[in-house]
Amino acid sequence: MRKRSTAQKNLIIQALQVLDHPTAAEVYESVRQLAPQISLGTVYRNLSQFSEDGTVLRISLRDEPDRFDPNTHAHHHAVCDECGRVIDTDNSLPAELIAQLDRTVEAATGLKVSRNVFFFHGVCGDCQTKNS
Amino acid sequence: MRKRSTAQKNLIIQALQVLDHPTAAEVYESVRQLAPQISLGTVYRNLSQFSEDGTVLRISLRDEPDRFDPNTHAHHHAVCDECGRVIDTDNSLPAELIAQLDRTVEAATGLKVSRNVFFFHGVCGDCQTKNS
DNA sequence: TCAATAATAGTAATCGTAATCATTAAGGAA
DNA sequence: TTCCTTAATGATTACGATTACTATTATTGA
Repeated sequence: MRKRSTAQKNLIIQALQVLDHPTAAEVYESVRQLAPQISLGTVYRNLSQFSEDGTVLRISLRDEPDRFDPNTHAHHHAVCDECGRVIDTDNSLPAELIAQLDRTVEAATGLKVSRNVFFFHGVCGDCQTKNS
Repeated sequence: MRKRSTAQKNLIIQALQVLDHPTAAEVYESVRQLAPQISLGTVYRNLSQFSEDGTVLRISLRDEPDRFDPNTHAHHHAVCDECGRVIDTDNSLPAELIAQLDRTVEAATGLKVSRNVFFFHGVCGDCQTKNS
């Protein structure tokens, strides 16, 4: 036997689906309401494993804790620099464009590209209206 | 008076130009050979200020210390997942393609894009030959 | 030359995350 | 069902990168 299913894992997966790009601490707080004895280490351990086996996507942004995204489709993220919100780009990015970028990078750097990590920083719609 | 020039700042700038995408610790080690009394805190403080005023670019990658790039032109980075090396894409990426991606993201998410942070992960040329 | 204060060196503190380890509990076999 | 192996947990400690603090030093305009 390799991987065991536990109540904690299930609760973490559920929390990921309810919350919006949560941090490990946010997952912990959420799960704690249903399972008060859960350890923060357990949350970190499982989130790390999930991101290793591809169950979730780990989002690392400068100067803030990692966020986790249960959307496993290839997609990228828009980041609001004012409120910090992370928005999925879903599959809205034309794959041909990205493939073209990859080829350009490969030609320029000699690196064989296997994975793209794109962040589009700016101001989200909510913050735009809030500012005006 | 606002900003004073110091020997430490000059040495840090010099180190950035000699080293290849160094971390703060690498800059510290390098500068220490010429100015053994310099403090790691001074290196961090100045690198942070440089990246704030646009003198250098700060590169944040998951699970490893930040790197600093004196290349202030708009450019992106290729990252070798085997040896960790970071390679500038310089201005080789077609600006029109990126503008097109930005517009797509803006339409899909409502976020007004002001800055792109792209990482192209893969295996660099050196590691490819090393593997074969 | 001097005075005001920005910058430094040295060090302690912070914070997100990983590691450790004794205990608990999946889950396959008998 | 019961038992056994061992994966997973909870609790805690450790760690590494970075920032904050503070007394001292040194830059620079007057």
